[in-house]
Amino acid sequence: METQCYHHGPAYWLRRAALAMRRVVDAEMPGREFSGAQFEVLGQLWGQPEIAQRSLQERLGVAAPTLTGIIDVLAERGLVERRACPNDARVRLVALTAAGRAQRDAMDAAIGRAQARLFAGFSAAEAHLLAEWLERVVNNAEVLGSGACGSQQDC
Amino acid sequence: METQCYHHGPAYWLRRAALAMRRVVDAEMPGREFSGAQFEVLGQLWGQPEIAQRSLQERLGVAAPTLTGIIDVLAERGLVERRACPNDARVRLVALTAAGRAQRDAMDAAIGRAQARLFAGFSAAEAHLLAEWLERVVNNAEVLGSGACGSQQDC
DNA sequence: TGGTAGTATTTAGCTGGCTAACGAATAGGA
DNA sequence: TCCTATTCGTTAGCCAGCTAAATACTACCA
Repeated sequence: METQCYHHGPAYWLRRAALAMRRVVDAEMPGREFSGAQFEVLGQLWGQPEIAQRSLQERLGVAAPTLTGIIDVLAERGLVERRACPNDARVRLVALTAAGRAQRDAMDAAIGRAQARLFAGFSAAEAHLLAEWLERVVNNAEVLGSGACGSQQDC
Repeated sequence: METQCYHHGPAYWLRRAALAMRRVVDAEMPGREFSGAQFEVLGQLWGQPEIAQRSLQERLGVAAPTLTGIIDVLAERGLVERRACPNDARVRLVALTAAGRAQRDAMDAAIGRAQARLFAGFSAAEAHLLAEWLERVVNNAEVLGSGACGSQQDC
């Protein structure tokens, strides 16, 4: 693949699409209260009351200092809180506050609007295949990395 | 599409794939000298000696202040320089320096390795379709935005 | 000619991504 | 028991994305 190809190949459009998605998600959030990364954290907590930061990291695919920063922001806004883990003093558990739980409906609606807009014109089968291909890209990138959604126990 | 779906749908994997690509591109650059965004700017300049920042912005799909920052870094490292535009004093043209031109082969090799790794297992037809779909996502996101690769004159 | 609207870029300040290096705690072997 | 290695999280500091606002210039209309 030549250099000229790059600028209209999958890598170019992958970068452009991710930037575009970030803008759409931001735009659909009422009052710009949450960004994509913050939504990911809160979304994980809807399915599980307490999660260790290490586990959140793997599910989101980000480095530890990145997650520290996101949780700092969410904690300052009163949406989540950090708790000590009774079994392992190194671990800090993240949990929703009442204020965080109260945001669920608004965020679900916003993310629904964003997805409907981004993937307009895709059939269900196409959207499914697109997700599979992108997952393959993620797997190709992680040579020896432990895949996401690995450990479920969390302290 | 329910909330539970999000975490394994195309939006989730698009975000993960873009993060993974960023890490792979960074890792393949010898000495971590350039990042994806910097490569994009230099790559555009290989095909055209001088480009207005406004035009670069559209081709990269980023906001004006973002491009200002990237060019600041590249200029500090002596790889590009800003020039005045003789026809319009508002416009600043960006051009490669000799040092910037000298990096071309190393960067082409690095980006080639990164692409080969990320899209391993994709047939040419699949890679092409993936690029088309991601381009569709970008177009869906830009409601009234002027598409990329628009004006070619550049002062 | 002059005033207003529009365009190109920068600055300031935020979030979010990374690596490197550090502190604290656990695990495990000699 | 201790010593070493490992793991979890944070801090510091960088680059990259954004919005809002400022600056400087151009364009255009009356």
